[in-house]
Amino acid sequence: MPQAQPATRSRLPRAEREQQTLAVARAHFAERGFAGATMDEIAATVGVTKPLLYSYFGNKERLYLACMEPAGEALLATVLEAVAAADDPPDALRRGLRAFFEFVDADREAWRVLFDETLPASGEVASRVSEYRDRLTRAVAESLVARLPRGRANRAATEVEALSTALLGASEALARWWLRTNAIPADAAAELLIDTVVPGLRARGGAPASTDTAGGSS
Amino acid sequence: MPQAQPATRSRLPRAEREQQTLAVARAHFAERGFAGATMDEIAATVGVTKPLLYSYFGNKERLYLACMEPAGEALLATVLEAVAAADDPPDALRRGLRAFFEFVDADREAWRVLFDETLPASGEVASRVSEYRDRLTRAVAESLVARLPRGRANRAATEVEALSTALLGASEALARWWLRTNAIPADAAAELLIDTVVPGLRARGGAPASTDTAGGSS
Amino acid sequence: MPQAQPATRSRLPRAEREQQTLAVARAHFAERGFAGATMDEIAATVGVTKPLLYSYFGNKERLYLACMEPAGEALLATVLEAVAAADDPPDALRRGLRAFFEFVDADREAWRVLFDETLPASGEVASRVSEYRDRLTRAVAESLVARLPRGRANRAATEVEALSTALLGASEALARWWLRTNAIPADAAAELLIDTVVPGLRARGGAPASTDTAGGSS
Amino acid sequence: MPQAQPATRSRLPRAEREQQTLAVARAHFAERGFAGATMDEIAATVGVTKPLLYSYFGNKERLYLACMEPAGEALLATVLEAVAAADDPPDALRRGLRAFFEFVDADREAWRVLFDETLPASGEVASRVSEYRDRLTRAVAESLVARLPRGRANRAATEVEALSTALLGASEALARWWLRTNAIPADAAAELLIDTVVPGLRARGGAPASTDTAGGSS
DNA sequence: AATGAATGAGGTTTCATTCAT
DNA sequence: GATGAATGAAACCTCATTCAT
Repeated sequence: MPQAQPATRSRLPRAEREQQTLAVARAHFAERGFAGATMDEIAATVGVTKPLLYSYFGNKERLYLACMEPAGEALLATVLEAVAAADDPPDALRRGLRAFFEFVDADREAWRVLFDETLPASGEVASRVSEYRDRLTRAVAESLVARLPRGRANRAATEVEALSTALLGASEALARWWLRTNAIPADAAAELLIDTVVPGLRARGGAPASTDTAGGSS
Repeated sequence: MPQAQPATRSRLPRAEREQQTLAVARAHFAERGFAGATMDEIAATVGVTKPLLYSYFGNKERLYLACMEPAGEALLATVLEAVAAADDPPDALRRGLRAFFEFVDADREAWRVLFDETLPASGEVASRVSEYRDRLTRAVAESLVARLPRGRANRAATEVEALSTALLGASEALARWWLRTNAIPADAAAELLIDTVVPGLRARGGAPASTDTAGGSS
Repeated sequence: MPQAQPATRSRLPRAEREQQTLAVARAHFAERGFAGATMDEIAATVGVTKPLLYSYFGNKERLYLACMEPAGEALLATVLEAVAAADDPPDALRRGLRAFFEFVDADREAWRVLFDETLPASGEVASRVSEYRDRLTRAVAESLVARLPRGRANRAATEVEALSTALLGASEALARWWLRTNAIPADAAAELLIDTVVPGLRARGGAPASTDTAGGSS
Repeated sequence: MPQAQPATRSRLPRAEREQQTLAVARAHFAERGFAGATMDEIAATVGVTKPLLYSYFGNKERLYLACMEPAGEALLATVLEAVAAADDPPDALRRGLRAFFEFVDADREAWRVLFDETLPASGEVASRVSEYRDRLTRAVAESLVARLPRGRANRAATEVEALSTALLGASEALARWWLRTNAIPADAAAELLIDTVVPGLRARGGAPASTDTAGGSS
């Protein structure tokens, strides 16, 4: 349950109060989803009044965005960094997937906010969230594309997007499953996915020949 | 928006009215999700008043179930049949995935209702829907497990569940993406996913030896 | 719970079907009170359609009246008979109270319908019910008044009504209590009440000197 | 109808608005009973909108409880005080009954709310109300029991409960009747009841030896 | 900079009752 | 004489949002 600390109350500098509010709101959105969270409860938990929430963040959607955007940036940064750090090209995907799972493992709240399943289907929230998801997809795509034989790039553009989407979908489902069951550790989840897709990607000519799985698994 | 046909109006036999209502409700649930759909709007679109809806279906959840259950049965039947029809064992997974994508292609509404992301987190709806999702996961799992070398079956139980979940997640994401973009035909989506995972699964010793590479790996 | 017999169904002569319906309705009114009973459930239990209920009885209130009136008549008749049968004057009250408790004991449903606490506060039902209650009160009053010294009749009229009301209230409360707890048999309840009030009534000059309690209880 | 005063309107301090609302709600509950009163009408009479009612009181049941509980406490306190003040033991019952009738006389609304006949049969309201009624019954019972010859206490426990119930029922009926007719003053009603039951109780060995017949019976 | 008070609009559900066949 | 189909009206309750201080 979202933390019920009534907060130190009153007369904090605005920046601090904003931070505090965001933390509480994030917890609520993560716990109940966008649709299930209520401004009333968030305000009460922070220990401020609703008008203050509105004066700070405008409305529920913008409050959600203020929670979601840092999470999106962080996840993106984590994944991009991981991919970029792959001075050994073939393992960019592996590093990316690992980074994704580690992120989810380390900050489940952020991930839950980001992959909220109760968002409004249209409007600013919808578009901003798909922006992040698209950028993530593109990041995955790039880690695939970079390794595609040059000549095929065009023909493959659509396929790459499809594959990236599928990969992200698999990661998301896996993440959700493991959050529910705690059946395997984060890195095992990452390895599992990697082992499963890397050979196929390599066979299609677009995947990294990962350094240590060069000989297959058995 | 779901079709606004005011319907033939007034005094239909119950079976007909029920069918009509289910069609309208399905469209609304698919379009706006369970949470976003309202009984008011559904009733108005059918051209009846809310009490009739309640007299026929009891409540919103049961109306949703009446829309979702046939869809669940149909998807499951499609996939199970496809898997069963694989007299040549190795391509059960391939046939299963193809069937899944063809189903979604043929009845996008059904799929959207079934994979609604705005369902209540608990209650009858939640349990009935996860029942179908679990059965699907199990169907996928069995098409993997059947091909695992006997001795490893135990050790692999958890991994198989994880893989099935990931596979289903990938399919779902892919389906959603393609519903949005219409970028590639259903069977291309199926082939893409199959080509990507089959080699990895084979390498792990749990994948079908695809028909065209009869030798397998171990 | 009201009996769930779906009835022999269809094509009974009207009189019979009416009787059957009344029995079911009485059970429902007794079980759930006027407010809690629904025409839907009554119709379903009888095995007829609602329009038939309406064609037979007009509306819910009239259906209730059709249940309640025989019960009222029966209780009244029972009590009046008992009082009248008191050829030995002093025990009219005793016989009346005993009759009341025996009636409640023998036909709890009738009593519950008659003393329903969820009736509408005004309208035909309200007035018809108070008619019966008034007649009951008057019956009790007469069993008191008959024994009043002639000269005091006028002055005492109001007091007699008050006493009758109180006596009826005590009886009702006692009846309800014993229906709930089953703590003592009907005639013990009657005796208890009689023993408690008779001496006081006699002292006021308006009570029967009951034949067998002439010497007090101990 | 409950008073239709549109109130001073708008922007009252909460405490005041709450008081005002309670007064209005009490009047409505007294007038129409719990079941008959509607939140809509109460809100309209207060001159606010329903959400305010809900924000202040939570729901209809809690609003009712907020009306009923002070009434229950007050009645109980009145009766208990009266009984306790009886330094001359025998007249505890007499004082208790008098206090009861005076209370009902002074605050008919409170009494009507407390003895509402349209309450839901189960739930918090039901249990809270029966709590008060039980405590009242017990108060009456104690004022009887305290005077029972020691040796008979056990044997009489059930009878005492029955008698208390009957007494309370008589009081309630008498109260209701006199509220309707205004035929006699409160203390006359009390005296009437007292005169009627005290001799009988004394005869049974369980009644107060009234002050003016100090000798008692056994 | 902040708040207590208040609301508009809409949601699900229930029930007595009637129309048209 | 009986029914299946349908409704009007209203109940309780919730939530994002704003006014007036």
